[in-house]
Amino acid sequence: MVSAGYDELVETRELRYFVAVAEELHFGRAAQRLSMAQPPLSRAIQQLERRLGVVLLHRTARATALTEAGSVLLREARLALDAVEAAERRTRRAAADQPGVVLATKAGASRELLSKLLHAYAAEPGSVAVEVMLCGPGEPESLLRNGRTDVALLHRPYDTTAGFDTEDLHTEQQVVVLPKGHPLANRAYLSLVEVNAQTDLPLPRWPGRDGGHPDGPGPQVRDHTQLFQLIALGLACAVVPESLRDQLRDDHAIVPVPDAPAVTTVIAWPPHSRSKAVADLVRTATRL
Amino acid sequence: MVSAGYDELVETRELRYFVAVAEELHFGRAAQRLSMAQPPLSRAIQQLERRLGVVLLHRTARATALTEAGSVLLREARLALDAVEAAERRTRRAAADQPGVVLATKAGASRELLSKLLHAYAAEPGSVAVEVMLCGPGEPESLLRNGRTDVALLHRPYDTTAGFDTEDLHTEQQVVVLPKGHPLANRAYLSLVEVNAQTDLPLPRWPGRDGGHPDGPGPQVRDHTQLFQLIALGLACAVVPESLRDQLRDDHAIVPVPDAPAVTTVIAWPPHSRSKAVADLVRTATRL
DNA sequence: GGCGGCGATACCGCACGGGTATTGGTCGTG
DNA sequence: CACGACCAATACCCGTGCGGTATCGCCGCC
Repeated sequence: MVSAGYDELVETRELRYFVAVAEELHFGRAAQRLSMAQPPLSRAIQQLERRLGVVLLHRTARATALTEAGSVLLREARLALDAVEAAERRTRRAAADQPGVVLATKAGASRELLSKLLHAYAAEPGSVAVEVMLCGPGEPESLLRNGRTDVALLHRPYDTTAGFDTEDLHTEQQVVVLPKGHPLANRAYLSLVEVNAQTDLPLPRWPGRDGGHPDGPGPQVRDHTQLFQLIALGLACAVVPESLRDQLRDDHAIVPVPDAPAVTTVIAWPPHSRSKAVADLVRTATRL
Repeated sequence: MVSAGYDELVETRELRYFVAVAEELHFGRAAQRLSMAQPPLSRAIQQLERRLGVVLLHRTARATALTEAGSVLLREARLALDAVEAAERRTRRAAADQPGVVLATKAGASRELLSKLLHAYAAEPGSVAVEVMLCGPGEPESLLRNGRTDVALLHRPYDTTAGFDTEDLHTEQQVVVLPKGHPLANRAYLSLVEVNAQTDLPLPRWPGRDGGHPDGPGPQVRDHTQLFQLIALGLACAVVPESLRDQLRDDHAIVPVPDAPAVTTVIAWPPHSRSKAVADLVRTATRL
C-alpha cells in the first residue's frame, strides 16, 4: 500500500470562505468579498463547523468573533491555501517553456548585494533568467509560501524565516537616519533608548502582515523612498541597516546605533525546492 | 483591503484525485482506491489539466507516466494536502477540552533521552498530558506536516528536518552491530568502507518514504527489534547510533565506526506552532 | 485477426452549491 | 416602549456539476 489516503478532506472552497469570514468578522462583507450572497456563505460555514464538529465563530446578533479553535483554523487555513496556491503556480511554471526563476526582495534593500548576486549568477554556466520581484516589507515570506517566487532575500530579525531553508549572506549594524542639522545628528553614536526617548521625530509605522498600519504617532510609510522623504522634511527618523546609506541624499544625517539588533541578510527558499536554478543561485550567493 | 484573495483555487478533491493517479499510474486502480468509477476520475484529471493549462500525465494505451510538470504537482500537492489535513486536525484538537500534546519518535530510538524529557516536562508547572506516538523510520516528518503530531524527535542525517524549526539535543557517534563472535567483532574500530566491503553480513534495507523497500541483497526490516534479531542470527549487520547499545542482547557485539556521520537527535516542531505546551517541551528538552 | 486491457466519450440522474425573499433576534434611539 | 437598523439564519427554488453505467477507440499480444 502506498502512502496514506487523504479521505474526506475539507475543500479549499470551504477554507477560502472561512478565511474571508474570519478576516472580516462579518458575513455580509465576507460574502461581498467572495462575490456571492450572504446566505450560502452562512450555510457553508455552518456545514464546515458541523463537519469538523467544532464551533469556529461566536455569533451574537451584533458581532461575530473567532473562537479559540477558529483562530487556529484561520492560521492553518492560510498556510494550507498558500500551499495549494503554490502547488498550482509551481506546476504552471514547471510546464512553461522558458524556465527562469523568480527572486523577491524588499524594494531598496540589499541593493549592492543583489546586483552582485545577479551578475555573479548570470556568469555561471547553465544559469537561467532571473526575474526580480520587488515588494513591500513583510511580503516576501508569503510570496515564497504561495509559490509566487522561488527564492527571496530576507532580513532578520525584520522578516521571519520560519519554515524556509536559509543561508546567511551578510550581517550589518543599524544606524539612525535623521534630518541634516538635527541636534542629535553630530553625536558619535546613539543608543536605542535615546532614539526612542526623543519626541520631536516620531518613528514611522510600517504596514503589518495584515496590510493595516499599527496605531501610533508616527507617519505611515510603505517603502524607503517615502521614509527618506519624510525624514528629509524633518517629520520622522528611523533606525535602518547601514547599507541603506547609499540611498540617502545630502539632507540626511546618520548616526550609528550600536545596541540595535544587527540585521542579517539571508537568502531563503522553500525547503522542498528541487530547482537546480535555486540551488545554483544559493551557491553563488554564499560564495560572494 | 486585507490580505490577497485566493480566487479560483484548485479544490482539494482534484488534488487528491491527481495524487492517487500519479501514485498508481493507472486510472482504474486509482479510481478503485478512491472508491469511485474510472470515467469521472479521467474527466476530473482532464479538467484539472485544462484549468492549469498543463499536461500532467503522458498517456499511451499501454502505460501512464508523469510529465515533468506532473511530478512537480505530485510533490506540491502532497504538501498542500498535508497542510489541509493539518488544518483540520489541529482545529479539532484545539477545540478538544483536554489540551494535551502529541510527540512522535521512531520506535526504540532515543529511549533514554525521551524518558528524561518526559519526566522533566511532567515536573514543569503548567505541563499538559503528552501522548507519545511511536512510528517507523521516515514517518515522523509527515506526521508533523499533516498535524497528527505537534512535536517530534528526529535524527539527522537519517531524517530530514526541512521545513521545521528544530533544536539540537544530543550528538553521538555510530557503531556497527555484529553477531557475537564475528571475525570483525574484536577490532578496536572499523571504517565505513570496511563495513561496506565485507560481504558475509549484508546491510538491512529500511522502507523508503513511499513504503516500498529499495532493491538489494540485505533483509527487509521495519524496526530495530527485527534488525537486532537478524543480526543475532548472523544474517545482517548494521551501523546505528551508539545509544542503541542498551537494547542489545549479549549475543551482539559492537565496534565503533568513527568515520560514519555523527547522528544528532533534534526536537522538531512546525515553524508556526503557537502552542505553549510545545514551547515548554522544547525549552525543557534543550535544558536537559 | 481476435481478444484483453486501458483510457476516453456519451449520456443520465441527483445532490449540492448558489440565488432571492423572508424571518428572528438584538441592539440603539426618539 | 415601540420602531427601525442591522445582521445572521431559515425557507425555498433553480441550475450546474459530479458521479454512475454503458460503450467506444486504441493498442499490444497471443
